[in-house]
Amino acid sequence: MGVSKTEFFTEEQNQMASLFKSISHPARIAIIQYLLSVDSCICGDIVNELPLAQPTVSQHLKELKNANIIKGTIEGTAICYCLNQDTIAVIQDYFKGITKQLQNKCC
Amino acid sequence: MGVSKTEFFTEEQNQMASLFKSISHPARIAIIQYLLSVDSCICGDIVNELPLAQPTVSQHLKELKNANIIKGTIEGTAICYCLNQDTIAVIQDYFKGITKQLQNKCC
DNA sequence: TTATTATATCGTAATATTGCAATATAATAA
DNA sequence: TTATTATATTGCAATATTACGATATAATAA
Repeated sequence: MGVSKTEFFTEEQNQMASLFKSISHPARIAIIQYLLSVDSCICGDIVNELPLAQPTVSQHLKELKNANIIKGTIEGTAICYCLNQDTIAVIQDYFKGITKQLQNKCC
Repeated sequence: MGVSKTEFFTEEQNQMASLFKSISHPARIAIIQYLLSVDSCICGDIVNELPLAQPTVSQHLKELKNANIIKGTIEGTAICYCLNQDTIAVIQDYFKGITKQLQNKCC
């Protein structure tokens, strides 16, 4: 149906799935990489860095913000975006846990 | 349009995005967690562990296989699934790189 | 051979995502 | 005040995803 049966899964399973969904698009990966490539937070010009129209970029930024992957603070006319280290850490910890559990496996 | 403009992004950006897409559904997170929770590879009974019909589970397993998140080997009538440590490592390395780049940031 | 069991594929309906033109909003500049 | 500039929102078309009943396939059991 296109509807995920979220109610049948745990809170953690739904949270991790939606976190991964937020970074499951090349434009959003590109935004993350661009934020990493510059010295500090970026005010403006993310739109010019991507091969997409302004409303589309705005939409992708909104999704990254909703997932707490990036933080945005208003700087006059522009908005200053940067990565949210806490959320990156959440993902990393999740995979650390997986790797730890995998150590005793046969495969 | 619902079509990602993949041709405008790098190979790596598209690859990482599709890797994250493969784990962006709670059922697929649940499959990963179930594979981790048992001692070894699992032959059969993944269907019984999930609140979804057999064709739906089969479809999710296929997506995880296509993304190389899991490996499946035929064991008589059943199929034996386990996680692919190499792909888990790819994701972990990606976030290690991000964390490293983040160390010199202001936010 | 005919069950039985496990998994895959097909077809399709419901819903979600992507992308963008048009427009709105919000802050500052002239 | 009226620009200008930066970002957000709306509305919609094209496409993708999710879920599952029906059916197919493939291996073994009786």
